[in-house]
Amino acid sequence: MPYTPENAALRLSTFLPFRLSVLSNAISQRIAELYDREFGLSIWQWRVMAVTADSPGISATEIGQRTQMDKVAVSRAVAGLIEMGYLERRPSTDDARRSNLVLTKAGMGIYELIVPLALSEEARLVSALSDKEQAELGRLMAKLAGAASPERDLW
Amino acid sequence: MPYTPENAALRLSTFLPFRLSVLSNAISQRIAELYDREFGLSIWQWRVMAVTADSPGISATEIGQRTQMDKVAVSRAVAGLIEMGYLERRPSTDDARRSNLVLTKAGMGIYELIVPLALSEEARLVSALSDKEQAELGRLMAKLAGAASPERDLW
DNA sequence: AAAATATAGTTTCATATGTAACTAATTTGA
DNA sequence: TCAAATTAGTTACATATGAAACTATATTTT
Repeated sequence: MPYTPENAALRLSTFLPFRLSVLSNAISQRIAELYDREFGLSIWQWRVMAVTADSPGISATEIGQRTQMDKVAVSRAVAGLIEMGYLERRPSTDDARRSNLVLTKAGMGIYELIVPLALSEEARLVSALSDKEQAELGRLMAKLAGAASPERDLW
Repeated sequence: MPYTPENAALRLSTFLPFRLSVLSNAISQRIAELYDREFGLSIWQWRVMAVTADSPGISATEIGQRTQMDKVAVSRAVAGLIEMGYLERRPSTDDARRSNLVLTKAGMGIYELIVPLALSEEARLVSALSDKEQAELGRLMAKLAGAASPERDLW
């Protein structure tokens, strides 16, 4: 069968990977504006900050695992946060290669400012869905995540 | 209330923008391997190819609208595809600023090789979901897209 | 207890990407 | 009808990113 547009059979606008990517980027960009414009943080710095707030003393490697960032990205985000005075590196007593990372007082301060903004933007987004739909979406995403990355947990 | 990890109230792993981003990247990367490793195409080049196959004679600007790529990205992807011999630029008769873009024979050839691979990978992914769940996912994503970008259609 | 191997994290270098400035053609509107 | 504004697309520049090499420490193997 010769190729014609009619039998292309792949319309980008119905192709799941494309739709997911565009949707995800639209949402991420919207949220990224919150902490970029207001606080000068990159999305990576924000992620590092979030997991460090959640687990004070965490190592760079652990941060990478929880945020799905590679170690170079973590290293750079951490360096930036330290330079901005939001993060502190404490040498680990039991392993001199690691550091224990903690937010500084200033870091906690802006973290606490960002959290409600981020959560309310998330709430605004998902308010387009009913509670049941939100739960369903989470469930479907988890199933997809399993299919997309059987080898490792995504979240 | 002083800050403690307990009242952080934002766990990245349950934060929708983060989950979507990680899921989308995992899926995109998996698919990107198909056309990168086998055919040396970037994700942007693949998108340009897909919409051009679907709409021969399309302009760069239209490609940008359909793929959500900015004009610089389109320009670069087009330049790459032309250099590889997969795309041809035809001057538009009615507007000398535009070109009409079409896949070359070689371009159609590899496009037709990629489509079934991409579709079968998509099928593999969504086979984790029932038909009903697939439909539901599409519906929920469309709702989210509306909330995330009320000003423009994402797909 | 060395020597070999592995791990934590950083630096380097090459490439990708986004913003702004630019060129050329077209449209608007006084 | 011609000057101003818009649009299509490219180029230049500055920044972001990823892969590989590297440093320093820890662990494993013999």
